[in-house]
Amino acid sequence: MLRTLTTLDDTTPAALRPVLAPLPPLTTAGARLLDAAGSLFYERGVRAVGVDLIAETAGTTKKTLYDRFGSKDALVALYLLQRAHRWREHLLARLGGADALEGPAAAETRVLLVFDALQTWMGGQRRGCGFVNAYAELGDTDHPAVAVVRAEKAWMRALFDDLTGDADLGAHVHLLYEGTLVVLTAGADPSAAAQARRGVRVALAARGTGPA
Amino acid sequence: MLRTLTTLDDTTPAALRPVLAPLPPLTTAGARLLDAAGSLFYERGVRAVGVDLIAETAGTTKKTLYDRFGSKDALVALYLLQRAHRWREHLLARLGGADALEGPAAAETRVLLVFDALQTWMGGQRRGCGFVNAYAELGDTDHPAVAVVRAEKAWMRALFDDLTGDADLGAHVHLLYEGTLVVLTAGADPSAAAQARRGVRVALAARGTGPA
DNA sequence: CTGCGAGTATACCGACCGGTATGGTTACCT
DNA sequence: AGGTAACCATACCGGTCGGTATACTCGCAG
Repeated sequence: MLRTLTTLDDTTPAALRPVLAPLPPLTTAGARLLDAAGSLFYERGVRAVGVDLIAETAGTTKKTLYDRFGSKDALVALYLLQRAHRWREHLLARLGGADALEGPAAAETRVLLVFDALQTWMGGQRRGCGFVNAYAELGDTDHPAVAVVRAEKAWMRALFDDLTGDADLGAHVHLLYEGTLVVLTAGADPSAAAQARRGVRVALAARGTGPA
Repeated sequence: MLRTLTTLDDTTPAALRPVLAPLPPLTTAGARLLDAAGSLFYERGVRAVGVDLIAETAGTTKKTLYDRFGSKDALVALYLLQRAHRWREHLLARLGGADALEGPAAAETRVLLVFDALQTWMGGQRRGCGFVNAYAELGDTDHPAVAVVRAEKAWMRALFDDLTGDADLGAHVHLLYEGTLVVLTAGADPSAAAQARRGVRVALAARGTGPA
């Protein structure tokens, strides 16, 4: 179990599962622009932030922005890709020590570690899931950022399948995970994280004892 | 049980639970404007739709729009309020017949009816939860629409508490409900609804048998 | 008959949008 | 020495944004 995603020396066929595209190399001004865009896009929304503001915040010019990224759409997609990589690293760092755990209780421990990572990740960030927010603005379009959103959600679902070792359990916990972010932010209910933990324990305790 | 929210002759203290503000009366052109705004805002997002397009779609003018609603922000808030009322009516209509059911299986039946209503409601609508989408664009601001989002989420949570008769169960099911909408749309996973049903059965089957 | 609320039509405002053009300055590589 | 990639500065483009102003028509209630 747990052979995938958490280690770099992965020996399983990686082609079978969702993988995040790698981040392209960036010049110094390019990195400054992407960082500025990341903060502004997440904090205010993708449509609400203009390229002029991004360039000014990064201490550079629109010319450089378009030389590096070609379009605002491409910059938005790259913002989400960078965010996915950062969340992935944050998550796997906190999950790394749980690799050796086995047995029925190990799945619960590992899944709850994801919710721990979510809380530390969200500490200070008040706008919820950047991927859900971006999708809310873009919808089911051919915008290049939508593919990144889909990839991140598929990655999280595959992670939960791995951690629980069961597709139904993985789906259940994934729904709890996505629901938590919504209820925390749009619902403004700080108890959501604790309720999600309770839900995870219920779901995993019912392994094999649930309805046919 | 289930004394509230599903009937109009409610005898319980309504002040104790979240209530949606009533819709103000509308003139004929006002109603046309609100309907046009509703379709456009939901389909394309709040920021992406300009007041010119709304007025033109409604077959009237910007002057009338501002005479009736005062500002775009107020129109956005009213759009969400109208949507909340419509979803509430759609939901309660499908839930009405379950009032008489009692016993441990009744809670499961009633909750699953909510997920049935969600599927029929979402049939044809491809943009997920309009409240989550609006909040994604507006964030935790003083925009008048944010209060409507909060009210709708609180209302759904209270409904699940009622249907299950238990705050922890209500929270669990509410997380599954919000997660379903996210995974269906941003995740583009059509199996989310079926997985949510499975999750509801697991959660309710564990009533009283879960961890302390 | 008069006043008024509702609606239509059109023109206008400053600000901002994504994107482009021109031109010049470094620093490094061959 | 020459080329080139990266960068900064500034001005400009057509279009759209939310919101306002002016002027007119209609139906109805006093």
